[in-house]
Amino acid sequence: MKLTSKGRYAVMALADLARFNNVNPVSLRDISLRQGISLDYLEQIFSKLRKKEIVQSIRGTQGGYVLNKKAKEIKLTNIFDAVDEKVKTVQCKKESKKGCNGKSTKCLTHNLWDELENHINNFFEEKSLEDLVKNNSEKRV
Amino acid sequence: MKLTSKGRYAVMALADLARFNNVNPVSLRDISLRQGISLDYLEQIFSKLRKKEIVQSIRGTQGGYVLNKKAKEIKLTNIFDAVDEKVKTVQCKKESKKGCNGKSTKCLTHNLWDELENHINNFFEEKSLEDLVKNNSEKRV
DNA sequence: TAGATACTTGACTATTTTAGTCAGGTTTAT
DNA sequence: ATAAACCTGACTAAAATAGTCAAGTATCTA
Repeated sequence: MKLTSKGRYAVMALADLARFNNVNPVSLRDISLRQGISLDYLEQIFSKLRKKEIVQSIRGTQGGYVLNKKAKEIKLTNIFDAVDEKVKTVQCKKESKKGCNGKSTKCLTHNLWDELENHINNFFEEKSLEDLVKNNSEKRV
Repeated sequence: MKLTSKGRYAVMALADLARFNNVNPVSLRDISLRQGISLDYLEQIFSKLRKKEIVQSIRGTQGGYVLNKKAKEIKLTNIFDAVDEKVKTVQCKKESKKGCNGKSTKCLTHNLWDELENHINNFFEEKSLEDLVKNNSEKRV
């Protein structure tokens, strides 16, 4: 299973974007300053987010990024997927000698990892960017 | 977050042990063969499991390992804990300049990681070794 | 009591992944 | 023009991972 800085940064940056995404695009430089994430690293991340059409870029002076969908429609799953964070707990290749073959006790745990994956994925599928921003401003009251 | 081979192997090996844990202790050699896990690596893992009193060792010929508790009482949390697999999604140090300070937008995501951790931990706390073995033999019918 | 089996411990290491950096662009508003 | 900002690919130091290796110790069985 993976869930590292890249995925976290992506979520943080997008939450920031969702928040300041009024009229003008938000520059990575601003996000970098506010979130304390390296600009170069952000560029890598946003390149992936753009390819998956989660954000849209606007080049040139006063340029930046805007969300490509409503915050409500951007689920965390989509974000992790875009930056190659995968919730993968086990690989159980049918062909491999070391994999499970349906007979061995290996499969005792096979179902477990499946369940776990679903459990985690469900969590991410339910959560949208909007939830993050909303939840936080409520607490702020 | 971490969830790597070590944790998986620990669970696989213990599931195997739970299954073959009738009267005689189970040798790591047997587990190694059945599960396709390096014997040396298993030894590392079982050393940790023993220190946390999840298993008990019996030395000498015909020796091996036995569960130290009932399978029902061994939760996956205990296992991961023993082998240093930790579900840790984010570190947000109050002091650090890069950490969240309660004012910045960084905390937009802070709660999220907390929730996620709980979500995953709950899963592990509910599952016991018995569940694994039981679940599997049911499917076998 | 010899020998085999199996646990015990600690050090070592190749490989992979992570978390970036760096350099050199291109685009566009002003 | 020029500065702001996006864009891309190559590179790399450090950490984590997944083991291996070596040298034991304990205990059962013949």
